[in-house]
Amino acid sequence: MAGIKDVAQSAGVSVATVSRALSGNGKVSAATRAKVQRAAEELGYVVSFNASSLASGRSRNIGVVVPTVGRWYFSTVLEGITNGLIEAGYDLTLYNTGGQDQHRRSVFGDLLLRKRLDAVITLTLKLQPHEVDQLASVGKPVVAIGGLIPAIDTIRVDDFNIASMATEHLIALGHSKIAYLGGSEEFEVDFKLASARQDGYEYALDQANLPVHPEWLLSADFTIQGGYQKVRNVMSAPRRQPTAVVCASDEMAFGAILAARDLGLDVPGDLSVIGIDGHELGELFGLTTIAQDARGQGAAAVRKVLQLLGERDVDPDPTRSFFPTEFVARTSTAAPRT
Amino acid sequence: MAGIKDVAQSAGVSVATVSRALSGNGKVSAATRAKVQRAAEELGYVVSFNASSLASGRSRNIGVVVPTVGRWYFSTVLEGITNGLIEAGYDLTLYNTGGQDQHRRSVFGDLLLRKRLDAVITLTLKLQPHEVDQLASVGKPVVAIGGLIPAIDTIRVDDFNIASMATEHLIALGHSKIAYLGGSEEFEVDFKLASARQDGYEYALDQANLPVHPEWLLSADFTIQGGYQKVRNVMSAPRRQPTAVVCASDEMAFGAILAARDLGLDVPGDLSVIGIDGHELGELFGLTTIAQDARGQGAAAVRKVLQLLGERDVDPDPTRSFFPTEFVARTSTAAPRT
DNA sequence: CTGAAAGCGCTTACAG
DNA sequence: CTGAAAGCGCTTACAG
Repeated sequence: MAGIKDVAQSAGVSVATVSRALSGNGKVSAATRAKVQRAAEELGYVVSFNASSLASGRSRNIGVVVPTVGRWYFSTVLEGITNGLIEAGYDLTLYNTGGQDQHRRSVFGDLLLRKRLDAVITLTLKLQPHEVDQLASVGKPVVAIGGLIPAIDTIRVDDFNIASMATEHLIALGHSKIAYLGGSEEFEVDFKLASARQDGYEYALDQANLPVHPEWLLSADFTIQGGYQKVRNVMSAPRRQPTAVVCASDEMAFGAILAARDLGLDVPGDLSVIGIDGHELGELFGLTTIAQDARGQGAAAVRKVLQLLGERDVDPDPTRSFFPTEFVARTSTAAPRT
Repeated sequence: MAGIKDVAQSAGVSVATVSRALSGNGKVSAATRAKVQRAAEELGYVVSFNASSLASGRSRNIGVVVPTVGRWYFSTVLEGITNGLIEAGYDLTLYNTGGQDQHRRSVFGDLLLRKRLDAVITLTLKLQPHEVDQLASVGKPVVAIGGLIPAIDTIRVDDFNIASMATEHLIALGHSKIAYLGGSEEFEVDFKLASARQDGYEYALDQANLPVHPEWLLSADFTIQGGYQKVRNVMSAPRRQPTAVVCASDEMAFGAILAARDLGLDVPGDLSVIGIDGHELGELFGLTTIAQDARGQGAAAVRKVLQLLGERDVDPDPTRSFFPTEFVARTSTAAPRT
């Protein structure tokens, strides 16, 4: 429990010098610095974040707001964020709204505002205007991942293009009966992600003069279970069975594959399945997908935040509108049976 | 950016009274309190955590150390923790070591010690003695989930019994060739979890006078992919194929089921599979398992911590050595083919 | 129940 | 390069 005074006394200098020597701010002679460091080490001195933050106005602490940590995309992005932040020596304060309005309100109305955060990263949250205002009123930098809010830096993939590309892939293989499995309304925590992807799907169909069949517009909660259920239903229907399905997440695509199997259908023979994500399980399932680097998005958000905070030593990300994705061809898609 | 002085002035009282009225500490007349609250509301005043923490020595902030957030158990426990903490109005500082020694060192050697935390919750980390010392030296309460460290409060399930129960279930069905799929050495971030479960398995075999075959002692990284690979290997072997497998996690059990399917084997006809966890996907796979309430464990850890911090209004958990688990019978286990 | 004042442990102009 | 001192925005004995 040694304090800065103890170190100062032990090193024979003033507390001001200890502060400067240890923080790296201000000029200190090499000899003094060494002396101070040795003293600090011996006493097991660790700076008090609270005192330091109060005096300096900087907390070295980033708030991260997520709707859940239980889905692949969220936990993977979070891994990227934690990794980046720990390397930069920053703390991470996690706010998990868990889809509960009440929690969300206390996060935005209270927790985020208590001046202990240097910046905030939000994960696919569709911020309400008043929430944006609340954040702005604190004057802290905000970086969003997975959406687009006016006046807020955003890391995101091109949902529209990804979905149209996935759809075009199936069309190019000869499919004309293509279903779409997107996110359900109640799970739309994000910024129009669901609709942007669905728009891309419909656009691709339209370009190929293919009609959009309402009964092929499916939606679930982005989980394997959800995808399983919906695809099982549509493939069990007496008529109008699609020969292919575009899934808005890999996990739903896994569910689709499992459902097809349970119905005795062959993938891709009876049903082609394409996902979006780049989930590690994709290889095992032979899933064709459009991979996004979720971990990389988390890392990019951290770099962005550090940059906004004026940290040196941060490789500035090339300013680009969209985070890159990659088409990964595997065995879950093929030409339809004739 | 209104401060406590602004509120005091606006309400016509001293800052001391504002502090007492808003924090609930100390006596304030109802009328004064109302006046202060109104003024605070109008000015949009939010207390500065840093100043408050520095002055009071309490941070309302709990550190949570996890080895990863990418596995079912960890993300689920974390959901339970975030939920409990947000309801109690506490912040959560997340430290994800990510299995990297370097990160782990900076967490224990530095971040955890900076006096901004009221307590620490660790998730299945096998603490080194010097790490326990480091934590103890800060004098903050520590609650562990998923292990047993001397002198530290721990929430955990009875790994030995769970595994022996799972094994006994298979033996009772008539199996004698039972494999065990546990965690690999390099993934042993936890407190002997892997070995406790393996011990339980071996104990059950022993009780039934069944030998332990080394080639049936498998290990993977707790993922679906890992389980798939190992089970596929053992079931493809020219001889000594087991008729059942006890998996130390549900995710590995899903991998086992997928592997069996890919080999054209019937589950449970050719291979009975039992898991441990209670993963949401279990129902879809028809997985027999021993369910643990991971979310509940997170919630229990929060209650424990709050209790140690002397929060009133916390239902004290009944002191019990083990967190309860539940046997869930589904369709992945049956008598072996004769 | 309320206020004046010390103090929490740092950081940072300011002066030298 | 270094030090004395003010100040960050609260909380809490102490006194009344």
